[in-house]
Amino acid sequence: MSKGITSKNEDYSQWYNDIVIKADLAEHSSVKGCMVIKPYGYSIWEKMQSILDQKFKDTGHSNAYFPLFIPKSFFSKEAAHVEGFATECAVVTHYRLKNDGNGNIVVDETAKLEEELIVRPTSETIIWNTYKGWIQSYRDLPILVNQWANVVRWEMRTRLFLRTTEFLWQEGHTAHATADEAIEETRKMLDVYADFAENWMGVPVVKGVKTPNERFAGALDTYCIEALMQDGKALQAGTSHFLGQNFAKAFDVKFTSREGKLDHVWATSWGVSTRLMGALIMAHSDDAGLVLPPRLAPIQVVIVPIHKTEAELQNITAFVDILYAKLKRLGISVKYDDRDTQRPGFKFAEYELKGVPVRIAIGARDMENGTVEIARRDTREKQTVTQEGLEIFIPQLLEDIQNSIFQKALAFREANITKADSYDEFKTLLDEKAGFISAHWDGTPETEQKIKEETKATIRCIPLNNPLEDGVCIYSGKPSTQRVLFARAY
RNA sequence: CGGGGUGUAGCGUAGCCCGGUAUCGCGCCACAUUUGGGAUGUGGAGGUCGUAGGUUCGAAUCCUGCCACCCCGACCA
Repeated sequence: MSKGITSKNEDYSQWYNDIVIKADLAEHSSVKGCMVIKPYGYSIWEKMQSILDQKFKDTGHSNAYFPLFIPKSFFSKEAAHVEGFATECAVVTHYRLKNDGNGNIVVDETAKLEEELIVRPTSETIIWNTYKGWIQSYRDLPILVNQWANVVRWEMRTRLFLRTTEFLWQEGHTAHATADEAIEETRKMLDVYADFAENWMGVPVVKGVKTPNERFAGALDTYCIEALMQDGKALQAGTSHFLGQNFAKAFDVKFTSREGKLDHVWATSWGVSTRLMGALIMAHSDDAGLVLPPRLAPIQVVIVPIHKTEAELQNITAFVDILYAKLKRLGISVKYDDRDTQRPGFKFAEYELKGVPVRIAIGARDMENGTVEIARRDTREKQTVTQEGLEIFIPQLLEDIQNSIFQKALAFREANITKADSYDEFKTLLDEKAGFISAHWDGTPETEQKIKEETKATIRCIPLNNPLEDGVCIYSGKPSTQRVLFARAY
């Protein structure tokens, strides 16, 4: 048990907050609902960004940047879209402040904007307004653009990383000549997200499609990756939308096809946000703090010297310098913590709290024996190994940790997908086991809504490649052809 | 927007009912001893008690207003 971290079993929600704060990832800012992402937390986000960014580029996308502000009129052009976001928009109405004569700074009412500006909650509208000028011919297509940006959604209730008023994300916005091509893009980016979640974050995800109720405002189809947290609640970790011609029609974006026919452009958009940080934290961490997968850890290996005398430290440091260089050369991020202001025990606890995957401790005893002590964060196991061959042992260990973190999460997820064949069973499972519940649903929004109202569980997705299976809806008893995944969600 | 909290040193808190100028712990600074799992001792620094009024000889404490943030719910990525 770590100092100051609430136990996961005692209060999961508090445990989560404690980890975010104590691991120095982020803190509440003086602006309601907004957080300060601290350097350590931001360095994890930067790793996520750089990996995702490379994947986007590898799949043919380029980055661009569009304005933070969206004229209100643009925003209103797509009916379902405005409906979906209207209640959570920050609006800029003035552009100047003044001194009121009593020493107070007030809004200068004479500086009222002709047209209010919306602080983007997402950029479809400003981007499609822009694309209108970029697209005339099929030769201009496809457009494959991504932007890294901040967005604002004025949520009622916020939680560090999981739901903040302002958050960081990337949003891809693509334009295509055909529906098939757009759908292919939508699915391709979903695969990119799933690959990233599983192979970098070590978080197993279910790929699926949303029901109409849960669909993005303005989309024809919303694909998603759904992850399961340790408390049995689901977390939507990324979405990829097939927008059809909705935005092209709203912004009058047409192109002339090879056949000389004029048609609206087909669109997709896809995004992941700093919410992934929340998923990462909740998926692996324990009561001792954060557990990071090696592939996203800003510090993969920390080396802690243990010494009594200055001579001992020098001896250790001489060895560490060589080891450090060897590991660096392998592309491993290493930190040698030779601060003499903190004792070893303090450092051990601190790096565990911060989720550093591998810790190497070296003392005078080790130097005599030609060994080091290696502790892995995920299992908290310690072993003594020879100094010789560490440059082979450490990379293997990091790989092993990466895999075992994923396998552990996967085993947990598999153990927490449960079939329910009656509504009673469904409700009992929700309260006693949680996790994903695989159940038959009659396909109607009404049934989905009722279940949501009565149990707070939503249909997280209809998994892709879902096996067809005749059954009856757990709620209405009507016939159903496949099971869908329900869960209570973040 | 409903419900519940909290605002006192960098952080966490006691004091408030019953008014008399603020308690303790962590952290911080100095020195010494320490260093294989969050060190110990001694000394020291640090406070407009969220804010604006009111009552009073006197307010962290009583009264009124305001502000902010957190947690739970509805909403949502």
